[in-house]
Amino acid sequence: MSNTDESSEKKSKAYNPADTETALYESWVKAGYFHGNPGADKPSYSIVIPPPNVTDVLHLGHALNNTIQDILMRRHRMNGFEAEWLPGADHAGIATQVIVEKQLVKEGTTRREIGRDKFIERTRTWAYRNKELILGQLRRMGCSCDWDRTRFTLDEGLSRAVAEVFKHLYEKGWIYRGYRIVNWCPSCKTSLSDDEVEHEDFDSNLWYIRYKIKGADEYLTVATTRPETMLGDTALAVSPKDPRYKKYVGKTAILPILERELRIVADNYVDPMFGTGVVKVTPAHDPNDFEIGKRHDLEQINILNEDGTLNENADRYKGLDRFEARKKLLEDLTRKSHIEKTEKYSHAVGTCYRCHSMIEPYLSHQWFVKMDELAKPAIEAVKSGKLRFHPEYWTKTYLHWMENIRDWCISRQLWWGHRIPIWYAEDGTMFVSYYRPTADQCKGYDPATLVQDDDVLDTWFSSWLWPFSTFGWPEKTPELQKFYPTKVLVTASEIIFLWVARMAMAGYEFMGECPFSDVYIHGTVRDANGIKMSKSLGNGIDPLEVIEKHGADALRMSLVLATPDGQDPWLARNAFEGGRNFVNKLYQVSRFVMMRLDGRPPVLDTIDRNDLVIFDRWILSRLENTIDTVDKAFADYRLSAAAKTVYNFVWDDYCSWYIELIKPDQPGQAIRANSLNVATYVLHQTLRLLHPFVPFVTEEILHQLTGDRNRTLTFGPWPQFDVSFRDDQLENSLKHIQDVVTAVRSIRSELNVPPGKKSDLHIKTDDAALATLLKDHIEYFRSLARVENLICGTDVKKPPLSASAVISGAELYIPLAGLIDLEAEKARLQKNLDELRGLLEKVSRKLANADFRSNAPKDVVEKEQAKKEDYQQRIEKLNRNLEQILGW
RNA sequence: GGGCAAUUAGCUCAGCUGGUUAGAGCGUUCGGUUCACAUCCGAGAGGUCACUGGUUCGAGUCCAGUAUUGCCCA
Repeated sequence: MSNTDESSEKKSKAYNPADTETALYESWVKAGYFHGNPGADKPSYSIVIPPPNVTDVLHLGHALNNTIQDILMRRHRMNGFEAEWLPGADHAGIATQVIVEKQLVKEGTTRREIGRDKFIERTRTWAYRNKELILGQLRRMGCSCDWDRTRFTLDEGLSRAVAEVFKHLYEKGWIYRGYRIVNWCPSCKTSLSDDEVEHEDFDSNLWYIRYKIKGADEYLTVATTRPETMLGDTALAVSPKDPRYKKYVGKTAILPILERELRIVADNYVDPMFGTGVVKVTPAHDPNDFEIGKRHDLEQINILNEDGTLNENADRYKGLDRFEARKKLLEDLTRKSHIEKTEKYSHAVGTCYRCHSMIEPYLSHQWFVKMDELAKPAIEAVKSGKLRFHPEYWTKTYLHWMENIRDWCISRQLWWGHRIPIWYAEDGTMFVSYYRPTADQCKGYDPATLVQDDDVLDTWFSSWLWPFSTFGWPEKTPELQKFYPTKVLVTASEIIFLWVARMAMAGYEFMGECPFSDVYIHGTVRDANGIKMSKSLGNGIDPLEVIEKHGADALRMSLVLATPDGQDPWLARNAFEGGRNFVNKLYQVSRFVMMRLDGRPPVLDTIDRNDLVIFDRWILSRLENTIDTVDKAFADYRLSAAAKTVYNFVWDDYCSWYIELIKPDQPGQAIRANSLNVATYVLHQTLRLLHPFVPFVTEEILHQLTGDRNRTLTFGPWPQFDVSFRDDQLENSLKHIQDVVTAVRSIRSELNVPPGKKSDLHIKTDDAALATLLKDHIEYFRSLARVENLICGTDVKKPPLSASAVISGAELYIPLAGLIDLEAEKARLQKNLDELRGLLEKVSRKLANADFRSNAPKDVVEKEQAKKEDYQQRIEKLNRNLEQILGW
């Protein structure tokens, strides 16, 4: 109210989000609006946030992800649900540890130097600080999270849940320790699960290397992309079906340089078509070779250290990095003429999803989860439709992965994470326990001598429990009872395997129920050139920067408007102006309504149906259509469509037409009382429809409108579709009025009639109903079309020197003596005529087709026929008008 | 190599179960100090709906193939 002082002019009239957003948000949180009550009678609608990594602040992808969730939450909260949106963050084991280790290196120390406890303490401090930054960003975006239930994957409760799950699966025999080939990141110095490995194409070579046959003057040539691994070769293999090499099977080959003796074996794995048909077998450094090795009982020779340098088994190459070793080895092979040839070859190489180093297949002791049984109910859930993906096509991706699932390597050689709850006795006996086992738990052993496994668990091993561990599992809490299962999981496609599928499995195994019924997959935010936004590329846009510049509502609305359902949105910096402009538009029209109310109490929830003019009934009909369309879009998770629907309703129907139509002819005149009521009512309903998208400005307008800062849109009610207001015939009638206005504006503009100059309008129509309609509302054309005097009837004649337009059922004449540019008018009419002739030809051709007449539904044929007649009439009239001009 | 998706105006995208004069926003051109809004208002220009076949009375929409792009898996 303070700046209604009109003398403080020059101040921008634009909406300033900075004035309102923070205070509104704080008031909502303080009022406890976002806190879900497990004891409530209302049906539950719950979502758990995909916990962001603590490694970095949120980018636009997160902004999109959380905006979508907030829209769903807010709409359901308005629609009578007990809404619970549980926020939190993820400790991101590898990524976080890598960052902190780098900091230590900069400081001239290492994690081993400072020790495990100190390292974890330091990492915790850093992670918690980031976590607060991240949660603060969510608040700035307006996310209606239940902050009382904020969780972190390393919280005590969640850690207990992880240990409990480990124990359960271990005792069931579904978690086991194995000596197997895993994906090893020499830079992070840890194993990775298959899903954490990304494949990138590299241009490399295929080296053909000669292996001498022992005791014969013969060679076998092997083609390999990884020559350095030959230092770990223990065999050569050929296909048993390959006649070329049959005679060599069982013989011995000599490994070049190291001169190790290698068996030559026959194995079905070998593809005779690839390379030479002979492969080197390195059981310790290739998962397929590992399998071959098992089949033929081959020795496993590990040639690598954890950091990717070669170990003593590599003989003279010991100590070299794997890439240097390759170079050196190739030189030596060349010198000794072991290289037959080299071919250019492009192939996919596994890289670490955290640091992008090349992954080494590496033989080591790791923990695995047996997945096939776990996957079964989660597969069934999707097949039976209990779990649905939006868009639906992701179902295939999910099923394909699930049906080919492999065991999950869950141990990581890190310190930051949930330590594996396994304790070893000196003789290797294992006990599973979160804490050091008691004497009771490890009968026959002294607890003090037990040593806990050094490794931690994969971060996803805690994330997959997120939908229930966050609500207190394994305790049977009221929260768990009320809010599990959740309704929908909102995420991008990247983590369907890493996370979504695993959550489904854990949900069934530990809760007996799928953790959500719907999975909403949204696109990945890209920059204006289609490049995925990322910090390292520097093409990211900081959501806070957008909020500071345009406001959180603008950010949210822009994101939703710009996001094609399921596709990747491309966002340039100016993409946010659209949302900002819309928010301002809504604010401005609200200001208009409030100015006209001039302090009178607004009519918000009811309307007097007995006192409506045509425009009132029209906007009410449009409103109901909008509500209906929005509801349907929401039902299909088509949020962008829902947003666009309301956007168009506000801008076009409400602002451009309705408000303009009810504005009185003369300045200063009052708006018809009940129309102003309707305008207020419709505005209020619109605020409700928009609240999930733009919570701040809608709430602010409600406060200003009512003068009551304690009111809130938070709990709705959500507008209910009322079919009794819907009137298609009326909407059609109004279309005629709009056509007249548009036609007049068009004439005036194209003939360069000065905007200040008013003109007369003569309307000739043979349609009595149309004539009445236009006559009855003739005064509305004055302001909308800058019209002075109006004549409308069946016997209207074309005045001399007038411009004309033909619309369905009527002819419009604008006398323009002294103003008209004959050439321009001629060109204008000719253009219209050409357009109509094209249309007529199309429809005539259709109707001339006997098959069409006999096969198409009757109403379609009738429609086409009506179109044809309409075009013909309009062409005839246009022709007449054109002839008159030519005759002048 | 297999799978999925995309291809509609200069750009970013709508176009649901086949029948609309193929739409919107941005950009662009012209004109605007109309008392809510220049973050605005009015009018215009701009599209052989990637290509080739097919189904059909009728295809931007369905089917098959081709091309290009992107993603996922191997």
